[in-house]
Amino acid sequence: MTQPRRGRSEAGRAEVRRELVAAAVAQFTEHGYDETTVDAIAAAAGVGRRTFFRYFRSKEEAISPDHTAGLARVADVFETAHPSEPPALVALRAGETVFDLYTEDPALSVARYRLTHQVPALRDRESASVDHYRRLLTRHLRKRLADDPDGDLRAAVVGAAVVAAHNLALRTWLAAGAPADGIDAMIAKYRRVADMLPVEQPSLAAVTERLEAAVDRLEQRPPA
Amino acid sequence: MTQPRRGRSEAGRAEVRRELVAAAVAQFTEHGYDETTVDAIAAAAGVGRRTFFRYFRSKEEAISPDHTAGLARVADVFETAHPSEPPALVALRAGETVFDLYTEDPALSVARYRLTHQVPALRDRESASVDHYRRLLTRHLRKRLADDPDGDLRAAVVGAAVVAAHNLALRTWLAAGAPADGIDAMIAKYRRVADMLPVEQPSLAAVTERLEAAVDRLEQRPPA
DNA sequence: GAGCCTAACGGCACGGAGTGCCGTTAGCAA
DNA sequence: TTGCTAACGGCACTCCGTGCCGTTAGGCTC
Repeated sequence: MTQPRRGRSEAGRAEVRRELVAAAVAQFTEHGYDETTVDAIAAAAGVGRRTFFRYFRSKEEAISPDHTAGLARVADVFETAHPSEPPALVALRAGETVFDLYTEDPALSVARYRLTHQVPALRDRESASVDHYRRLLTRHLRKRLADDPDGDLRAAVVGAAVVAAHNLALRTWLAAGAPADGIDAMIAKYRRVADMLPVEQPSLAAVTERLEAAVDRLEQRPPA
Repeated sequence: MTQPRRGRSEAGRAEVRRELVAAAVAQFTEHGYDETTVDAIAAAAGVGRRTFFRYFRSKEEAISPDHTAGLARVADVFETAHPSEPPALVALRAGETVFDLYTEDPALSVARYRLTHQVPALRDRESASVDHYRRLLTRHLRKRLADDPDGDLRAAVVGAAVVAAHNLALRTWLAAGAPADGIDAMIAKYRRVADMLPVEQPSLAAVTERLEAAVDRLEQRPPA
């Protein structure tokens, strides 16, 4: 693809990485995942096979996004959130910061999405990646729910629910071709999970009940 | 381990399978997962390397339980459940039928659990397996929530929550050594997720809508 | 009980993933 | 110009997973 390059700077490494990802996506899409060898990807990116494995730990990793930044952001939101903020809402905010990883390069995200959903090996790897987020959320939630007798269960449920909503919203958007004017709808859909979360005291049901009763009383008041 | 055997009956195949699983668990536990080759497992079970791959698709599969039966049971519960039963409760019942796969042979389940949680490759495979259950639940739930405007989101949340609760209860039990007198507590913990599922309560959005409508009506009426 | 049929077995060989090792080279600094 | 460092690429190796094929056990028929 290009001339032989040796001895790269940091910027050079980032460029090589992008070329490897692009080559992998192109080859997988065109010839199929199993039919594409690491040799072919490396050659298409103009580097040696050995170098490929200095950028990715495995063939699958070339296609899955780097979640280092996403996981770091999630952890950061939890560590800087005020102790009084409801844990479920912290989790919700944390999840929202991860959308950026996909909206930055929609075309690449869509290509990855399509490959991931038709190659079993990539799908399984994706499941594992998603589970890392779920575990991270659950761990932080459990810390914040330490005084709840069912805190571990609530943390597991909220963590899993937030991740599930995130993925549903994200995949719906990706399946539609990742339109720029669909990002707001994606986030709105994701936020709607808040209505389904088991919110801690005061009970949501109790609050709404009281509000509804108050409104009902107002409505039944005879007009002047 | 035994004499060379050739040409097995169906019962013979089941026995060979058990021996391979036992050999894999023993070797992985004693020498580590990466250090154990498929050759060694096959030899310990008294069969050839080629035969190993007639029983398992991969080295990892020798350690992970066969979920065929579990997935079939879940599907069966959904297909035979009465249409009027709340979807979340169907999911809850479906998940409960899967505990049997682990309580049948507690010692083996504990050995698998320990290996799975200290070998990254096995952990990732486990995540993928769990995700298959989640997807199955979500798919069936979505069908039963077709008339709910947020049915897909609710299905995703309930499915993920049920699976998360199942795994938390199961792992807690396994981590404690899978005591026979802990099975009831495991199931009780799992069932407690029902209190956190977004089905009984009206959604916050619905309540908000009603409140806003009521306020609108009040505003259009002269004060008392 | 002799012969046949089917299914499982084991060995062989091959391609490809992933890794340790090492000589080489680009880019930078003194 | 010289020396240092980090990245590169080739080589060789192990092991996983699979197609192929000859062989054999166990059951069935007559």
